Amino acid sequence: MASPRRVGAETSKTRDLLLDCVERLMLETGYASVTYRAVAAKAAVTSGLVQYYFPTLDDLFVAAIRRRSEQNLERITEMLRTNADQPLRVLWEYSQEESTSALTTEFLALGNHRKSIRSEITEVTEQVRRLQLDALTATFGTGDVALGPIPPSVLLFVLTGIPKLLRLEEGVGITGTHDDVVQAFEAYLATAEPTRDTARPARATRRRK
Amino acid sequence: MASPRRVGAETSKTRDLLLDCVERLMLETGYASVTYRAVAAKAAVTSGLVQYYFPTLDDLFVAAIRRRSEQNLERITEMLRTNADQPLRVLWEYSQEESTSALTTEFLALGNHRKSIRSEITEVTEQVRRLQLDALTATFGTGDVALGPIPPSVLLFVLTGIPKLLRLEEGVGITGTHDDVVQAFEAYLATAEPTRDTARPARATRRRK
DNA sequence: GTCTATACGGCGATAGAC
DNA sequence: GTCTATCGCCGTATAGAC
Repeated sequence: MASPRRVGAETSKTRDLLLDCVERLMLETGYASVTYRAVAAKAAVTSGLVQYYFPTLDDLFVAAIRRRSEQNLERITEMLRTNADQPLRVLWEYSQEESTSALTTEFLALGNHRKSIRSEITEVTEQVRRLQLDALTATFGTGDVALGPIPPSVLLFVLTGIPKLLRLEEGVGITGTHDDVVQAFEAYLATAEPTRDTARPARATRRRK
Repeated sequence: MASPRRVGAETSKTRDLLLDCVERLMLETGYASVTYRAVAAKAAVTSGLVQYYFPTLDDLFVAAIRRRSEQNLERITEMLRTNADQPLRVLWEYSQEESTSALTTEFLALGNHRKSIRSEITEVTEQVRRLQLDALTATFGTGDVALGPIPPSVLLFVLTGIPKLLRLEEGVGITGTHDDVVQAFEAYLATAEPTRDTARPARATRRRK
């Protein structure tokens, strides 16, 4: 009754391919360049077909956000699980990852300008943050004594937020003091992280170029 | 010969009025809703007149950025001058101000999606940052000993960046741990700021609601 | 110098043909 | 399940009125 319109199945392989193209378009040229015609051209289909699976552009963005968020949740969960002794470093490095961070920031900016998908962004962002905060308090306890004067929620916000800012500025070509910032935070992690077993070379950590 | 097109004078009162409307539109509904027709409607003129002063939308955004940046430069310069003994608190509070912060963040997001105005954003952002960094090093020296293990450039980035992040998240309705963050930073300022004369009640500082 | 009227192609969106 | 036709809004360009 609300929408008698026909829509393609969520299990469709074509649909998944289109979402891949959406992500690539967003990373290459930003969400503003995500149009039915652009997505169609990238996937080598007609724009009408894209609209068949995603009746509105909001539907398209929401679908992209949901699919990526599920992957992100799995990823951070796995990273926190296998390195439960170094939650700070995990949060820092997870936030630095291109695949998650760039799209997350892009989605955040998108949410600021598309009212209809704000709730979607809000929900997944808070969901990830809750998960991260739980991991932090599980290690350090609810008090802040173990971290000095910094409450876990604040450390979490800064540690995951700074990479977003760095990326946002890099997007417009600002890189001036970025090396200083990264270096300082990694120096902080080297001293603040309570590494119980001192080294875990088994883990393959992605490094900045 | 490149552009024989006629353009309105920069001294025009109408032009200034249009830029006011642009800023209001950006604050109310984001840069995506800034169209010739929307600006014209807000200013109660025809859309053709808006185009007379700003031949392209990029021209309009660049003009808005330039005018606002000049005001920002004057503002931060004045704030740093009259409170040279508390540069950290000045940077923190300046970055929190609605009129500068919200538009600055909006412009930053805009620069990420409009290639043609990136250089404009980059230039003014780095100009402000240089000014702020100079004020910081003038007080603390180029070394980082006075601030503990934190270099001035890093402290500057965090102190001015966190409010941007807070605003970006507030834009999509996320406010969960924001109070914790603000409280922690103000607690830090209370202890870290080298207040030589302990109180300057003469200064009217804008406070959060 | 200021301002209006009009036209063009690209866009999101909808209804419906195959 | 796939695609076309069509609509109204957008940025842009131009010619010309005051």
